[in-house]
Amino acid sequence: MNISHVATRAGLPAKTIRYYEDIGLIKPLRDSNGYRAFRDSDVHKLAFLGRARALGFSIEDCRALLALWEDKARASADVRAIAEDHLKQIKAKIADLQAMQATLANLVDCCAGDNRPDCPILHSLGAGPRP
Amino acid sequence: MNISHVATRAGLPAKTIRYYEDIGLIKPLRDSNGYRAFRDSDVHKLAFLGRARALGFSIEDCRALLALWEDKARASADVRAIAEDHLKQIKAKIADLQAMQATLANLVDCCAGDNRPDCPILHSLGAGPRP
DNA sequence: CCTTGACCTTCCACTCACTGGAACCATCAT
DNA sequence: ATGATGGTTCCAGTGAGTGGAAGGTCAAGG
Repeated sequence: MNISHVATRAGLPAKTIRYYEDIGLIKPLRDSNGYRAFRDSDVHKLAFLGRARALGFSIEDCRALLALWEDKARASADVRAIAEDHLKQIKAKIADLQAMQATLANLVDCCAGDNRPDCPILHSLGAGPRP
Repeated sequence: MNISHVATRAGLPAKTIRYYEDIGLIKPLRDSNGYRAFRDSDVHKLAFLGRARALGFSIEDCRALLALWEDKARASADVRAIAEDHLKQIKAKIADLQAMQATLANLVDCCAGDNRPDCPILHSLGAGPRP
């Protein structure tokens, strides 16, 4: 299977697939002409990676998850630990963003948004507290 | 005023301050020995930048906001437009993260987390849908 | 006067996960 | 033979800094 076919099937850009080979996440075979020859197992791995990345896992997390996926003697606790840790980081990031959102929404609401120069947004950035 | 003093007053690392000069956000003077000589106005700008960055504005947004801050004939609508756009992006990112959070929390809840290999997290990554 | 230590300077490399583009080879239809 | 459409490699850039090396400057202490 050639790379653009795999790209379609796995839902990843060809560039990304080459990159994943570069960093050792997949190891497709090679045809005699130098083209990558993907097996079904490669496509499955790529689809796995696509889903894991879509859930926000880092590449290194993906590498670990892929290894656990391949390891039939894994302990589900190891998988869960990775997922829980990632979930914690997602929650933290959401909290950060919500704080920004609250502050910003407040400032935007207070700004007239006309052609006069007075602006509570700039006023706050110029003198407000830094959370 | 030397850089480490400014770093303390503005709440930014010295490295970051040098970087901000590099990309043209501030233009401190120079002493005869080559040291940066910061005026109060530089410190105010840096504090402004620190607050804007803490609200998640990109460097380019910060550049625009700083220019508006300096421009006494600005229209507050211009400021508000930048802030509203940024707010929209924050909201989008929160929504993305919340979707991930929901999926992940669900998977984590379903995973036994013991030393058996069965794992709904891996199962979902291996075959689940990609949102 | 000399040294020590704390500053300051520049510059280069690295982060993360790709993405764009150039230059070049392979295959197939016309 | 030519053109279109694949594929390949490698280099450079993204955002917003951060780490570190190599070297200049300054004030205090011996």
